[in-house]
Amino acid sequence: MPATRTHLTRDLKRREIVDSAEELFLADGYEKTSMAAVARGAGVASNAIYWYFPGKDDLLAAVLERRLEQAIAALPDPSEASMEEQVLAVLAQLDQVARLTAAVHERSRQSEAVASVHESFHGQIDGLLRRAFRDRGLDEAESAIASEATMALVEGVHLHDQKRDTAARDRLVLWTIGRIVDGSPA
Amino acid sequence: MPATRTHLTRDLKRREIVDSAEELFLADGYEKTSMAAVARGAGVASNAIYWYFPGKDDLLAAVLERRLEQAIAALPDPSEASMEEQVLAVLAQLDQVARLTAAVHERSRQSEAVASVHESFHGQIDGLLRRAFRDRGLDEAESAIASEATMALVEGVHLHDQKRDTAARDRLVLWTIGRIVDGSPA
DNA sequence: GCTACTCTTGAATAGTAATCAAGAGATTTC
DNA sequence: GAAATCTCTTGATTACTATTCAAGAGTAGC
Repeated sequence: MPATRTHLTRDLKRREIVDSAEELFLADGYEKTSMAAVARGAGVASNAIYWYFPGKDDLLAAVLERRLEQAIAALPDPSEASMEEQVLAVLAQLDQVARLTAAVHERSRQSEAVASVHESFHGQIDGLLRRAFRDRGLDEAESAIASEATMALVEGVHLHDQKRDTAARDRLVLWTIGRIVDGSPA
Repeated sequence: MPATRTHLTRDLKRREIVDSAEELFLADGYEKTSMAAVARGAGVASNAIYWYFPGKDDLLAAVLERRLEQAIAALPDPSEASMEEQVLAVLAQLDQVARLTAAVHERSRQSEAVASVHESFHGQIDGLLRRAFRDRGLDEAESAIASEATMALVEGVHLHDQKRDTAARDRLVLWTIGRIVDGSPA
């Protein structure tokens, strides 16, 4: 095979595997999803996955990485949107992967790949939030703390996604950052 | 065996198994700990555990339940301690089981026993926090939201316990609830 | 001593992620 | 055009897991 076409088909197959993994991880959870099921969904043999990904954790990392790119792209322009709009956009993106919150943190301990994507996610959102808090009058140090607190709040909220609706989730987060910004309800 | 002595030795053995499980879960994590290792630590055969506990999740639930009792008992008297002291006490207790935060939420989805203990934990801390926020001037509705937000914040903070020291953790949470209470740094 | 009950155990089952050796398929190279 | 090479696939296998099962100790009441 010539290099170009190889890479094309390789990327295509890779994408199909990630598609299958994403669908199953979100529907059934990370632990409950077997590599065999992912392979079945992608139309390949169970062990064929290991030619594309070193292991299951790396497959999770690939799913997260793609989601992260899409999420960042879907966020509103920071210079035009209000902090509330930005935070709501982040929440909306995270809602879709809420199911994986616990698994991501559990696997980050073992897998460098998962930890790396997760850290990258934190870094990008942290930058966004810090600027937003600074625009709202907090100083540099306060903004750093406020951003960290907001991230923890959002992740904590997503740990319990069973019954809670997204509207209640939004209200809770907005109320809290409203308090952080000026001590009065938003 | 007479009923009394049976129950005595049964409880003793049960406790030894929970001891072993607690030690290993906290040291190596829930997923990485095998039932065989727990059994070895307790000095029984691998399968003997199943006479005392229906499964691994129930073992986790038992560990959590005991920890919860100890934690509640170790908290200061709500009528004497300040809200800050109470929150710090809760944080100190949770620090010891931070390693299990992700696992608890992941397993709560599958195991009724784990979900039940976790819910009980939330209920008790929620009551505590609500009263504390009310004492600080928030009304009933605000206190409910503030309590929920604080719980999410605390759990979110514990998801990332790798490098962070407890002092930084304490500062972050105290700063945030200070903001929630009156909009100025605590 | 018999019986019933509580508990233990070794062996077995079904499932998992991951590995390995053997081999297709297509393409470049000679 | 044949051979060699690289990319990919696959069936069988390994080592590990939680859990189950059938059979058997140990002890206490009768």
